[in-house]
Amino acid sequence: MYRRLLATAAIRGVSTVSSAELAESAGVNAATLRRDLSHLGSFGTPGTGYEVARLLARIDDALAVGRDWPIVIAGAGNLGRALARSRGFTTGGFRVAALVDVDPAQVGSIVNGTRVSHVDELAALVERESITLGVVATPASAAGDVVERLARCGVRSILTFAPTVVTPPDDVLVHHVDLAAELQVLTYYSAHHAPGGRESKASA
Amino acid sequence: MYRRLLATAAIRGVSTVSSAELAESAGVNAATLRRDLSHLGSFGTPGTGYEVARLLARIDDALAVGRDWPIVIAGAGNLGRALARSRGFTTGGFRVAALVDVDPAQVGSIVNGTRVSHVDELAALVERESITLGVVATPASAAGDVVERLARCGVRSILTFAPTVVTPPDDVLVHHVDLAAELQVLTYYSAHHAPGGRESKASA
DNA sequence: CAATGTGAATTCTTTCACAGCC
DNA sequence: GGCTGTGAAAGAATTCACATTG
Repeated sequence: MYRRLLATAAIRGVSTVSSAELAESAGVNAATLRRDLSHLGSFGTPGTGYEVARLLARIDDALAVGRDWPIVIAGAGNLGRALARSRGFTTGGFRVAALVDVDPAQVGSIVNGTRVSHVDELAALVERESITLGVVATPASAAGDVVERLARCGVRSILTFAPTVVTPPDDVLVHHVDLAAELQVLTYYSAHHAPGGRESKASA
Repeated sequence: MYRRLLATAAIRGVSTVSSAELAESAGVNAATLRRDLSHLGSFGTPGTGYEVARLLARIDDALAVGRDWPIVIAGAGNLGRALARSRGFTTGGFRVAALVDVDPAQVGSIVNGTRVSHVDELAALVERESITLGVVATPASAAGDVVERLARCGVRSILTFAPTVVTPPDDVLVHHVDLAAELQVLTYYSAHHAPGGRESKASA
């Protein structure tokens, strides 16, 4: 979130920002923000604030943004294709290097410049493209199998959108975005707090 | 997450589950799980565990799942259309009641049974369909405006996928799913921890 | 001055450990 | 015997408040 705020500030030509200002836009306490940033080292100037470009560069460095990150998307259905075309997946170093599906009817079609391959070619693709990040956009029924296949090919970091809990091998990180759960956050607040508080999903 | 695990257990015909078992599959401590569930009241039987169906019903009740939740999706691009067709958005009481876009070329097309309307019809649609939940799947540039429009129409809970930080009116809850940030979680771990730990995004 | 970085205080969360119950 | 629900302990995170610095 800080990264996105700083990027926006940079675009607007702001060169310096104080912890109070950033914290205000982020919706957090200023002391919390300063402590968060202190984990990256000391980058602020007392009396002035933080230099936007420098802080942004430091965050990008910590997140390893800017390095080339080839991705494989498993599942070329609606969601898989939408992700392959989405902004978040095609900027900031991310690059959809491969798309796989089980359905032979999908194989061969081109999505945003990338050809859909059969899932059996996964190992070869991962090898050839040096892929380390996997995205699962399959139905729930296929997710477990796909995660296992990815792990066997050496993909150690996986983002899944499949509506099911997957139990990954021990050395694989699986991060789950659950669309239904995200909506349930809203229904919970709608039903209870008849909302009053502000919010905004953080992400360091 | 607990909800999803319980639903899966129910489908498999499991009728009773202990906190240790559930905690194991969820990847959390058993005491944590018991305290989490205790917020919903006392539903376990000492010596036996939790009755799956009863606990699931209680969670659904707390989240107000099962009630009818008509949704409007703003933005009928790749992501908006994929969401309109996705499982998470069309099950568990959620129902895509309206789809709007600024682009006249999109207006009139049918996505998964719902007609795309022009964004100017938003107020009428929200009124007619009794919509309380909004989903933003527009480019970053349009997100702020759309959130404001939704708020003006009386939509108080909004889930946004737009790659930008939006500052909502005070009585509106905006929940943000940031695809780039989700990927950055993975790159961070890839670059640093050369991963070892397990994970799984919680959602209560 | 104005605003950082951080000890110290506070508040919240997680975990232990066990009395009570089935 | 086996497992829940929860006081009490341990551990984290947040926030205050201020000495320090450009």
